[in-house]
Amino acid sequence: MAKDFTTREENYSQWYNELVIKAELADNSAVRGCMVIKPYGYAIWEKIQRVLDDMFKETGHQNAYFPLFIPKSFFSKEASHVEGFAKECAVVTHYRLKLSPDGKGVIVDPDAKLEEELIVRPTSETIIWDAYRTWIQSYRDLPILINQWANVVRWEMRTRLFLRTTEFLWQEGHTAHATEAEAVEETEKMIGVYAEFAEKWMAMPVLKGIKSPNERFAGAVETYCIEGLMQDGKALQAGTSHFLGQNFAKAFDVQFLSKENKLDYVWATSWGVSTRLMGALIMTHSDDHGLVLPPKLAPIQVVIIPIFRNEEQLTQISETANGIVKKLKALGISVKYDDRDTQKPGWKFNEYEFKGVPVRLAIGPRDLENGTVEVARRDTLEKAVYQITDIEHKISHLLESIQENLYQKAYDFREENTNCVDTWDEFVALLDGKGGFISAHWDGTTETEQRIKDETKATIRLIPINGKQEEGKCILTGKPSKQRVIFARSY
RNA sequence: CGGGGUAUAGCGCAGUCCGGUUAGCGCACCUGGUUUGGGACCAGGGGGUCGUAGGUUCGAAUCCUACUACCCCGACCA
Repeated sequence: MAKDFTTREENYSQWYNELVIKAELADNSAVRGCMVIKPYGYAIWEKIQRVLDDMFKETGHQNAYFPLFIPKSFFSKEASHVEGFAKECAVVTHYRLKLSPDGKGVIVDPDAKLEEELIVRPTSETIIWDAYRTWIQSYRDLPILINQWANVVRWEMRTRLFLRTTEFLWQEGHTAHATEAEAVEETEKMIGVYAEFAEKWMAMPVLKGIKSPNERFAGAVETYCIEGLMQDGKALQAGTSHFLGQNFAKAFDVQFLSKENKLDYVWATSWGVSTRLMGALIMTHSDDHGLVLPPKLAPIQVVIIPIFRNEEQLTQISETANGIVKKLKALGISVKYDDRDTQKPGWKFNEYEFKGVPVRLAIGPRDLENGTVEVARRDTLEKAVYQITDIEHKISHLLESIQENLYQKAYDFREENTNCVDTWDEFVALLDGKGGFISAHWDGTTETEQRIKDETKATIRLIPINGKQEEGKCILTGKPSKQRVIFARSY
């Protein structure tokens, strides 16, 4: 499966690419920048979806669906929004093909030109707010708490599997509120949901904060984000939640009558996470032996591999194995019993190890005699022999401790790679060395942020919420600063 | 989008410079047998319009042109 697998040390980005492809998560496709998500990768995404969807519903949201296409004119209604997305839009100009005159293939029918071009959505604020205009008349119609699961297209120059693809899958929440305070509360609530999901389910510690104006979403008043730290010391933005103020309501003329019978514009938020989370998941935990998945998101949590010399042995082992399968399933644990005789045990060990299955059980004749099973955990690669009595609860606990261990490991890594820095030289040295999050003072200007980016490729990942107030001097300009911000090189 | 590289069987590669029998190799695949507690072995077998489209030539994987995809570096990137 993966005999010649590049190590992280050798070439981190090659390691990542090989991992995604060889673990059968996704493949490149015939279409530039677009990937095929394979069943195993999609199964992980489905788990992510299910959990998040429950969390959204738990917090009062409903799912809906809006069109893939957006009339071009919609984009120009919100000035900074169009500016942010104009350079990466796919545009539909025609609606028909015809046989080419030379009879070889088809051409775009020039007579089928659209009156107004359609944009393939890079995000849905505009089409949704156009719809909200007709949904909202009164404060009684508010709040509107909608989420949609969709694909979007952003024509990026350079793509990487899961991390930045031309088409990607995501969810986008779009809410409408009667008051500013309520919209801000929603924005903060949802970044909290994302942080909780990242930490509890993905076992990925994240920093929570707000973006500098430079990094803010096009059209937002404030952008909240969660940022994870990958094993190569680069940050990855894993989710964003935007307070949109009244920008889109004004652009799409969405007004409502308040209790006081006053006409006012509606307050908005939008928030999203994408298949990029897959990239975050992969890069946070995986190692030189392949994928490592946190049990809570692993499509297969436990695999059972029989070790046998003949049919008779297999029959006996299967009896025991199927008993374990039943007990594990009763506890809600997803388990696969791989009794194929087309592959040898060693081959299977490597296969499931590479695919990140958290726990592997091996049962052979020796175990039948002793009433035991061999248990191997993917996170530490440790093996142990368990008595088969009450095996399902032992495994259940093991899965929990693997989940915790992965989080702790990632957390320790982040702590080791988060540094406070007060001088420019230290700042540059860290970035050129191990990287990581760097907490430093910044004078608050976009010009300074830009200069730092030009010189070091590092950007402000976030400004901590309720961060400690302290007097300091900007790392670059020496001008006064009241709070540290988090810098890093990022994906 | 700029610079560089790559494209030959499912995967990884050789052959291309210097055009000329039937395009090879490893892994994978199929059949039979022996095997099975960390990627088995032996024997036999199948699979390729050499990325796509043109061009040069008696003859093109090989030379020329265009296009497409992927990789690396840059620019870009809620």
